[in-house]
This record gives sequence, C-alpha cells and structure tokens, in this order.
Amino acid sequence: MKENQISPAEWEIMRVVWTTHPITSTEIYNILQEKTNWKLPTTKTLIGRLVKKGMLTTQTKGRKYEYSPAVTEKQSIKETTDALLEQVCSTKVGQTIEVMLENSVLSQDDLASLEQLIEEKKKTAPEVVACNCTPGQCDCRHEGGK
Amino acid sequence: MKENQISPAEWEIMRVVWTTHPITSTEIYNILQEKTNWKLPTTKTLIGRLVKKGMLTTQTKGRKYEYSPAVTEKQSIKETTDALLEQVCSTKVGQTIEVMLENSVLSQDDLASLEQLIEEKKKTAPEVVACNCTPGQCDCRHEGGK
DNA sequence: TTCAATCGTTTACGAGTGTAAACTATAAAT
DNA sequence: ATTTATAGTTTACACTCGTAAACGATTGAA
Repeated sequence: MKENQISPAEWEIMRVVWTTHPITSTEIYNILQEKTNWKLPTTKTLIGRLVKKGMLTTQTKGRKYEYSPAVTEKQSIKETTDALLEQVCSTKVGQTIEVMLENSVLSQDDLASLEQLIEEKKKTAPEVVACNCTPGQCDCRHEGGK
Repeated sequence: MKENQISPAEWEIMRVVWTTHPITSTEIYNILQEKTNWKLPTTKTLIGRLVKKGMLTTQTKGRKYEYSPAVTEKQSIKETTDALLEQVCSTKVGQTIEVMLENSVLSQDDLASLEQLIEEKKKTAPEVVACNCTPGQCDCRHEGGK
C-alpha cells in the first residue's frame, strides 16, 4: 500500500548507487556478484523498477545509461524506520529503540553522539507520551483509568 | 525469503491479541472495526495465516476457537528491527538509530532509560565498528586506507 | 557491411500480501 | 428436528517481489 517503498532486493542496488554514482548497470552487477547470485537480467529488472519508482535517475552518457540516486540514503532510512515505528503504540517507541540499541554494536562515538542527542531531547520531552492506539491494540488506558 | 515474517496487516491482528488473550476471531474483528474497514472474512484470513505461520496458538474453548500469541511482541519487534538494520552498513547502525530518535516523541522516562543503556554499553563498546559490507556498498575503506 | 556483444525493455512465473466471497460444519434456537 | 447464525477453511484475485529468460536496438569489430 505504501507508495514507492524500496524492497530489500532493491535496497542492495541502492546501496551500490549511493556509494558510487553515476554508475552503469554492468558495474552494479559486477559489484553485487560479490554478495549475491543474481544474474545480469535480475539486476536490470531491479534497476528498472527503481527508475520507475523514481528512486534512480538516468543520464545518457554517450550511448549508455548511467544511474544516480534520486533520493538520499538518509531519506530512505527515515522512511523505512517511520514505517516500522508506525506499527507500534506511540508509547512503546522508546522501548523499540531500546531493543535496537541493545542488540547493536555501536562505537564510542556513536554512543556519545546518541547521548548528546538524548540530552538535547530531554529539554523539550514530555513527561508522558500520549497513546494513539485504537482501543484494544495496546494496554494504555484511554479513558483516564477505570 | 525471510522465514515467517509478520506482514503489516497481520501485525494489526497481533497487536490485538498481544493486548487481549485468549480472544476470538469475532472479538478481534470488532476491535479492528475501529481502525480498519476489513470485512470479517478478511480478518479470518489474516488470523488463519498467522496460525499457519505459528504466530498464534488456538485453544478450543467449548466449541469455539480462542487465539493467543505464540510469540511475544518484543521478540517480533526485535526480528523486525534486526531485518531493518541488516540493510545498512554496520558502521551506520548508530546513525540509523539516531534518525529514529530524532524523529520520535519520547518521554522523559524513555530518554532516561535510553541514556542509562548507553552508559552501560559504553563500558564495552569498541572504538570503531568494523564494516562488513561488500566492497562497493559503502564508503568504508576495506583495505586499510589508500 | 555484417556479426557479435551489450544495452535497456518486455514478458514470465511462483510466492507472499491485501482483500474478500463462497463453502462447510456445527451449535443454538425454535 | 429443522433452521439459522457463527466458526473456521477453501478459493479467488490483483498486486508486489524475487528471480530470470527472451527480445529488440545499438554499436563496435571483423
């Protein structure tokens, strides 16, 4: 239903193009041979779909096509994480992020950066987050407790 | 390809069952009427798929079925977030979590909790996270810099 | 100029998903 | 006992996704 999501397989293509662009389909194919068993046509299909979705732009360099990203990695990550967080009760977003944090290997710098962001957010954070769930989809009491 | 993922529509069902169980299909249907336009058969199809995937268990209470979760919400969230984080370079996991944090509304308690976890992780966190990408899928130099 | 390599495009096809009608079995009511 | 409401199961169908072969156009080589 969501408009123009990047599927997992398509994501592999995007990562290559985000890293190097402009880039041709064959170059993308060669890079991905290290990781996947995709045949050339498979790679091309995925590229074609990304172009159709508006995720890649094409330039006709000479007589070949070259591809470049039409969206940034950060934007795409944001859309993906947004979609994920929409699936949980707004009061559980914090716990969800905590789960990710627990299971991730992060560098000292990452942690410092995160900590600083948290410090910043504390200044304006509410005491409690309002629940926005349909009654029955979470344990939050909606009517002010019974 | 991934084994037994919970799709977005199925997730709606799971949230209801996680909140209240055991619960019948009609009860699930009624609760979701508040949020979706699903017909009863649609709800039943989704429930059936979840049972087949092993996400829900059934008890024959009297002569009706009642459903209960076979996996916890936390487990499911973990699997979802794991899948998400596998799509980015391991060195960018921190930034990804940062994006989520930036765009989320969190309570003071959430932030305090997160901060404590970060404090804890700092004790064992590496100075840098190793990149595990296929060459060409991220900007990390793999050969020790050129 | 003709052939072979290489592009991108079109077509294909099975699995999963969103959505739902049709069907079957059974239990409760009359 | 027969009807009716309800439960779960089967079937359906269009769309997306993963995977890839086939096709048509173009170009560089012979």
